[in-house]
Amino acid sequence: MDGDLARNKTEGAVVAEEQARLLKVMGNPWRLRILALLVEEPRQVGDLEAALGLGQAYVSQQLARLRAEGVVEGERNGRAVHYRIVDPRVPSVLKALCR
Amino acid sequence: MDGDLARNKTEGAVVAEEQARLLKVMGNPWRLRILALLVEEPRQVGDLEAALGLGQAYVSQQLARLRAEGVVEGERNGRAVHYRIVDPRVPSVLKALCR
DNA sequence: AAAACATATGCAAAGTTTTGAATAGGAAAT
DNA sequence: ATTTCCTATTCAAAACTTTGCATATGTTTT
Repeated sequence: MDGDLARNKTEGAVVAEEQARLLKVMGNPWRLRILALLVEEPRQVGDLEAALGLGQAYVSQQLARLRAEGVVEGERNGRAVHYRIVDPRVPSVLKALCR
Repeated sequence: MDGDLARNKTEGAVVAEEQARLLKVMGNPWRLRILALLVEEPRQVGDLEAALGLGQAYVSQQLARLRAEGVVEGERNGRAVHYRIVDPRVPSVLKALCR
């Protein structure tokens, strides 16, 4: 069902777009470092701020971008929000970068 | 030698920038598909053009970008230029995306 | 309820990427 | 030497990213 003639994009193109979105959102030094920290263990925004020496708003913005792409998720605990990685490809990609 | 006080960027930041550059250049659907083809075997520009249904100039541009980042290299053979992947992390990252 | 704390959002200027169209270069065949 | 084939470069407009600053929201403590 749903043969190639009925589609405007081939399956290969759709897959590549999806994969490229992940690489693109990981392709920024600060987001990459945030992910490298989160892959170790979930952390709250303030922890990331302190670990990277970045401003609060900036970290929140990058987390919003990662959230929008379905890479991380935040859960509220009192006033803090704990973030964790939800895309299983992220740890694999991070390891691949160390080859 | 070259302690932290003498640097403007920490080592972690330098590494992250280098890794992010790779992910960024891979984070475009067409370049990703080009790399997926080249990882199978080296190919000339016209092959990529045909395989992806893209214009010649466009493919050359993307190859130039990949070359500029040290991801691929081209070698002339008569009038054709054969491209191959030279960054060893590329195959690993491509595999990681399939998790 | 006000203050203090932790996080999120909106906005905008500067910079970068994307993409197409035109053109240039290099090698081989006629 | 001219043509043909294959690849590379240049230019420019539109779209998107980056980054900082100001401000808003939600939560706990006083």
